[in-house]
Amino acid sequence: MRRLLDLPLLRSKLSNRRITAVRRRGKYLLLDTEPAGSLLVHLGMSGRMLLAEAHTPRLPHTHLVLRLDSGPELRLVDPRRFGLAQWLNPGDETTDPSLSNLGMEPLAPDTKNDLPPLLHTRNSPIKSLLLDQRLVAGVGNIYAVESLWRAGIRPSRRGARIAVTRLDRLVHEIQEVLREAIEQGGTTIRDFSAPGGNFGYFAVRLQAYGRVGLPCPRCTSDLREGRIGGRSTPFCPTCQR
DNA sequence: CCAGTATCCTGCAGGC
DNA sequence: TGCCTGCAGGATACTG
Repeated sequence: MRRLLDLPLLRSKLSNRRITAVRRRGKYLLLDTEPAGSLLVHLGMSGRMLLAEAHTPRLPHTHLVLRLDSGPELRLVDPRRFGLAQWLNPGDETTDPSLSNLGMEPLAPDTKNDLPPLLHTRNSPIKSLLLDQRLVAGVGNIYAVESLWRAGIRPSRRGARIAVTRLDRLVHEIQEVLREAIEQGGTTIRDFSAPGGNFGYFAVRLQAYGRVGLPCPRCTSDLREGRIGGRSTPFCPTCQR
């Protein structure tokens, strides 16, 4: 993990603390404790947090195990080690660069009003803007691809070249996609799972992501593979403009 | 300011 | 069957 594994530090900070709240900011998880402090976690591409009975076998690449007085263990598993687990002292939250630079929450009430004009001020491809966590925090590759498909916007189109009414629509679609995906328990492509080990079922609703070469569900043109910011970017050449 | 690429790391699918 | 290559849900540090 990028910054996991100051294991001795984590051990000394987490021992004999009570987890009082679990929060999320963008793609980061915060486990607040008493005495005050927080465990900051990012799952990267392949990370999972699992709640498991202590006697059950641990998966390979289990990097961190918290033994809870309530019984089970909270395990952090991350084969690719792109994730993060870091101790935050009180106050670090406002100074830590990975947290303090995060943009607005996609589902926050103001986002509907604030995000479209912000996107309209930028000249980068709209998809790069959606993935820029400093603008809006929490949209990843799958949901960026799906939202753009739903909104009928080509991922390579620059933010400033998209009418604000279309950006309104895009932000609406982002919110819909996220709400639906959360409702379905997320999107399991290969190794994502919920804390109980359950898979997410949004994958069956994907209409563009992972469907290059298949017909567009809206207009039947074949979906094409684009590449933006080094990331796989399927789109429909006909109905995404 | 912006775009593109490399980098961290492991697992898996596909081609030969 | 086995080896090799490229690609994967992310973030950041570079270069030009």
